[in-house]
Amino acid sequence: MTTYSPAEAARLSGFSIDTLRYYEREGILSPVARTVGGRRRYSEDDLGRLSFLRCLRDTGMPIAQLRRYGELSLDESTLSERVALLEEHEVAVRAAIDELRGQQARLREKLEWYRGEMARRSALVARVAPE
Amino acid sequence: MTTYSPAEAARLSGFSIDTLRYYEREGILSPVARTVGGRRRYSEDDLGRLSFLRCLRDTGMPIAQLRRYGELSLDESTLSERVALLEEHEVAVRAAIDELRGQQARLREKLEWYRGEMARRSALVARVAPE
DNA sequence: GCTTGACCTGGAGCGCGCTCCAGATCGCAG
DNA sequence: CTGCGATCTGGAGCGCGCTCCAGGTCAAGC
Repeated sequence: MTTYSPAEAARLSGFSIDTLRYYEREGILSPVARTVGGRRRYSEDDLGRLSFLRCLRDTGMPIAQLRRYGELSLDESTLSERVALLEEHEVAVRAAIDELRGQQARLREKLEWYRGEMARRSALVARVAPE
Repeated sequence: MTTYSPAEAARLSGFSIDTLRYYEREGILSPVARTVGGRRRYSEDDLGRLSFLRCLRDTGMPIAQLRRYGELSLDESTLSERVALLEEHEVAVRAAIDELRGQQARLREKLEWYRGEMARRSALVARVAPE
């Protein structure tokens, strides 16, 4: 069963080593196995969890909710709570995407206006100083 | 020509009064007209600018770029720079939306898995303790 | 004229999510 | 056995984007 050093786990998950430690301290990631000397060895499962945490972070889930999810994950009997948490988050993500798309449309309109304005100005210059 | 008090401008723009002052100090919003007594009176134009600033902030443009846009807007001859800035931002917004949608798909898959898992477990319980 | 509440300024403080540091320890290569 | 780079811990620090505060001024209503 393969395991990974902190450096490898960081590279594979995209989190920094410091962030990995921070998540573990915060109870976001359950305690990682150690060598006799006390160094961390990340399991495949840890990597899987990290990958999903990345998904949650990238969709803007705040640390406090990540922690709650982490705590719930320690208890097998909390499936429905976890589902509720994720469903709620999915709603938030959908709202964020909608919001972003609306504002993107606005941004594009502004750009259109700017392009028109630039065209108008260069046309004016052409008339004042033809050729 | 209508003008607005700080409180009105805040309500209409969705920024707090403190944020409005902060933006002005930072050169993000050009200096707002004052009464003889020194109180701010926001013009329609100011409100329009604020509304667009809201669009930029809501799409994640950092303060430093907002400031740059604000500074460029003081000079009539910087249309093309402003367009370049906004175009670059539009690319970033598109990337953010794409990223978000990808992760949203991932989140939905996980939810599907959880739902299946819950169904499996309740089926198991039903078999162990029928009726 | 007085009260009262909105507004003024400069500057300190805050919440989030890391990030960095010092000083010690581990463990592999040679 | 030695050297040295990776890792350990607890705790301080940081960058961003505001947010709050003290102490004072302004202006509309009575």
